[in-house]
Amino acid sequence: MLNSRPLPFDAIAEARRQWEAHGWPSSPAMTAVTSIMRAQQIVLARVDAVLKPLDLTFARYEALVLLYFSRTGALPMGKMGDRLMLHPTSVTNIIDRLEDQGFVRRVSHPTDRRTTLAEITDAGRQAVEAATEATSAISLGMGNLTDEELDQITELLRRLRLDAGDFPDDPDDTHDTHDGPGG
Amino acid sequence: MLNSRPLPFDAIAEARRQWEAHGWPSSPAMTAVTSIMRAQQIVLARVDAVLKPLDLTFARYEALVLLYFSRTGALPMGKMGDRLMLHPTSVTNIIDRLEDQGFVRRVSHPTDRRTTLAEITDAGRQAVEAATEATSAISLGMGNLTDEELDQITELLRRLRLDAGDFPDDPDDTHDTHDGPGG
DNA sequence: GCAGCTTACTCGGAGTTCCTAGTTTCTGCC
DNA sequence: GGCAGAAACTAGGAACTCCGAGTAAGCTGC
Repeated sequence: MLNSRPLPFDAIAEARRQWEAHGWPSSPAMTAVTSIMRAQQIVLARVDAVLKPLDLTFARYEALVLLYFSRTGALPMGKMGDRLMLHPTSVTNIIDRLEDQGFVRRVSHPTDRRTTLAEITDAGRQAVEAATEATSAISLGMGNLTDEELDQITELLRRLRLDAGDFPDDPDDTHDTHDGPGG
Repeated sequence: MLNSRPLPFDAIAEARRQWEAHGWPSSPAMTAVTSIMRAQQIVLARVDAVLKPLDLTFARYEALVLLYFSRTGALPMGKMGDRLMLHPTSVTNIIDRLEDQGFVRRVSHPTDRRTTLAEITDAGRQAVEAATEATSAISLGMGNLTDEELDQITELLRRLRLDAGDFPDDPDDTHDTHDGPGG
């Protein structure tokens, strides 16, 4: 299970108490960071658990969804890394596995011979649909939080991602002129 | 760096658009989950970057802090796993490395011969202090978020951790009767 | 047209996490 | 006292992540 031996108290709140008792700085940041780490661990474990019967992990599912949504069902691996915020070697790793499973096919780029396209197969599309059903059934592991609370989390973390340079800060950009999301 | 090739748009917002355009359910949960995943990745990369010169990672730093705060400077490895929410084998791995580095020492338990205590060394204490200074200097990677925003994140994720069974839901528990946090 | 730089992907290795399985030791029950 | 079950740690292996380095191919400038 996720929590074989639960504690009788909140370890993160207790860490904050200790932190402040020692006069250490940045305790709100420390507490937020450990909360994010733990939340990621909880959610990932829950999602991976329901995906396990389908022979998928969250990482591979995300890659597969990206291809599923793309216009032609195929994307350059480098572009996938950009969209998924993954290192090129991680994409290679994931596509290796998905290809072994028959969910994806490597195709050479028609004009740029450096580039390899990853193309989703019919089996891959079926897997995405089954996986989406499975993960949605558990609200992707987010438990009983309301849609409002979920959107608050998204908005707060959006500021962190903005600060990290994940996307430009142009408030009223309609994306009309971008090369763009449609891949 | 963290983001070698930034996108001209917000990949997570775009994913949500696609998700909803396809009529898929749980889009607030999906968006929150991917935001949490990305936030964890950003923060971990930033913290690990400033800890690298000290030959530490966030995982090892957390373990070291736990020992630093403990009354006797030593804890059973199983108890460390409970507090850090880590699998026993992960604790073994971390203590192996910290011991190789001389930041921790394995000590046998005085009465229970199954148990191994991890004890922080003087070098370990110095490393914790240097690492705390380094991580605090970058607000543990949380960028320019205010203390209020950080506490909002902590509170929202606290509900997720509660739902996951990380700690009991006793609102006015003073912990007086627990075996307790003081380790 | 060719040198030099950049881009795209892959390989090998390190670090963290988990799981399954194993050994040793303690505890509880008869 | 002894046996069964539980608990504490370790070993080996899988999955994901990154980094550094290497190869192949495209692009730029002279």
